[in-house]
Amino acid sequence: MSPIICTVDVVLLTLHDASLHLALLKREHAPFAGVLALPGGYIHAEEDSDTRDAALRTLREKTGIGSAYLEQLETFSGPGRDPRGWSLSVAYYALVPSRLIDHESRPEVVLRPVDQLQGLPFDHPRIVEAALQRVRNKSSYSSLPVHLCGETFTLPRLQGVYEAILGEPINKVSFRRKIEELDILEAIEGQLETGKAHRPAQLYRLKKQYRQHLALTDRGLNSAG
Amino acid sequence: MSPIICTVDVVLLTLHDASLHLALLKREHAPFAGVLALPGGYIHAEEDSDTRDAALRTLREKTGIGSAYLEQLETFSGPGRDPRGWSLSVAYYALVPSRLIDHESRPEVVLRPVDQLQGLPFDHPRIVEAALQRVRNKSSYSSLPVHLCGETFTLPRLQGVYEAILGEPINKVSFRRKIEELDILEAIEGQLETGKAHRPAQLYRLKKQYRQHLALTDRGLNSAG
DNA sequence: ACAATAGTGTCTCTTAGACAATATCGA
DNA sequence: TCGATATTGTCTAAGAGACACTATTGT
Repeated sequence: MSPIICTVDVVLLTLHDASLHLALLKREHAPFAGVLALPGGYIHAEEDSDTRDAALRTLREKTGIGSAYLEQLETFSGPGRDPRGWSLSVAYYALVPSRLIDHESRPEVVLRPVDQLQGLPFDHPRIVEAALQRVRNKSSYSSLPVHLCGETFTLPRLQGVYEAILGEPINKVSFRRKIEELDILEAIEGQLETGKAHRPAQLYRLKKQYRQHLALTDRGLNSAG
Repeated sequence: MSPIICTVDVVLLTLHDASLHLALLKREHAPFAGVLALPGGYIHAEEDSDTRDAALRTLREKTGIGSAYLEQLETFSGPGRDPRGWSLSVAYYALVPSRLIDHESRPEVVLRPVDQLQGLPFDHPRIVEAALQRVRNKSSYSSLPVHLCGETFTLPRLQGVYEAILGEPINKVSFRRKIEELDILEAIEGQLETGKAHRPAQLYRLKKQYRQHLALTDRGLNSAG
């Protein structure tokens, strides 16, 4: 029997121009050589300690990103999804602040708005759809979107991120109450976002225990919310 | 490079004596021959149309169950979880009414209360833990537990199922309001559960569009709730 | 009639959203 | 001072849970 083709694929999401974007790469080899696709690759049993590790390696090698919020999404499989044969892909999704994507050293990484995707190969449309659904759903009750912001951010900015993901405006008071209740942010003493012609906003950051993105598991975050 | 060992494992849950039980089987072959373990097996690329299909086949072959609510849980992997080498297991969880487990023809299927598990091989404890967490979490906002009941059931009975899963009593009025709002059940005209020395309860069943268990996807159910 | 549980009406308390008042910056 | 947005206070409406009342069976 022919072996099963084992791969990982990463749905890398970031915020660009206040809207959610997906990172894509031109495939170097057949099948679909030259076509924009999700960053992905074979699992390397010799070097990867598990599929999460394979996803992290893929992210690092293909996009240069060494730090991101990463969570397993779902495993897709079957004889038809890859013309090379019966394949299985463990899909992950990653959230990163856009400034971590280095367009200078990685010009091959292309950002596309998530609502204007077409021509994706394999079953990548389905994978992306699943990731968006998960991210939107989870954003509605957790602090997931903070991982799209940088180290520090203001509450109005964070609210904008939530709104970009959920696609609808959020009540300001409710939003602040919810964030307060999640209890994962801390105000940075005396740090205000100045420079605008209006009252400056307080800068916040993730509390230390939620900060090491790479170590964060699904539970790690949720247990806080 | 040695190929990756690709398997599926199924966390089969049912209700027995008003508490959640897990179905286990004695392993026939090494490693861990003779030890109680999750029903599982290799993915058969020649006959399985995807991992879900492999899980269904496993369920059928090993436990005789042909109909169940089945949902992908998570994929577990790494060099250490199976002594035979780098392995990857796509875990599913299944919910079935207990009367579908045929103890006559399948005496080898053993039921164990989920809170009294020990000695499980491989990383099965972790898989079971993940399944329980998922089932409990999902039960708190969806109609998932109906799949542990038979075709027809009363609301007090269904409430008991929720309570068994969540491990805490539920407010009767709130429960009924929530079920009503989910809008997935229908009363069976004139059918009451009689025989008890008190007012008989109305019998309900899942509405038709939610009834085909095998065809149900994750979305199928949730979009209703 | 009585015990027991099903099913329903209603009150209160908590929480989410609307609205609006106050605060603080650059121009 | 003015315009703009941040931040906070408060009112109101919707939803969850507590409580208690009515309904219907077998004994």
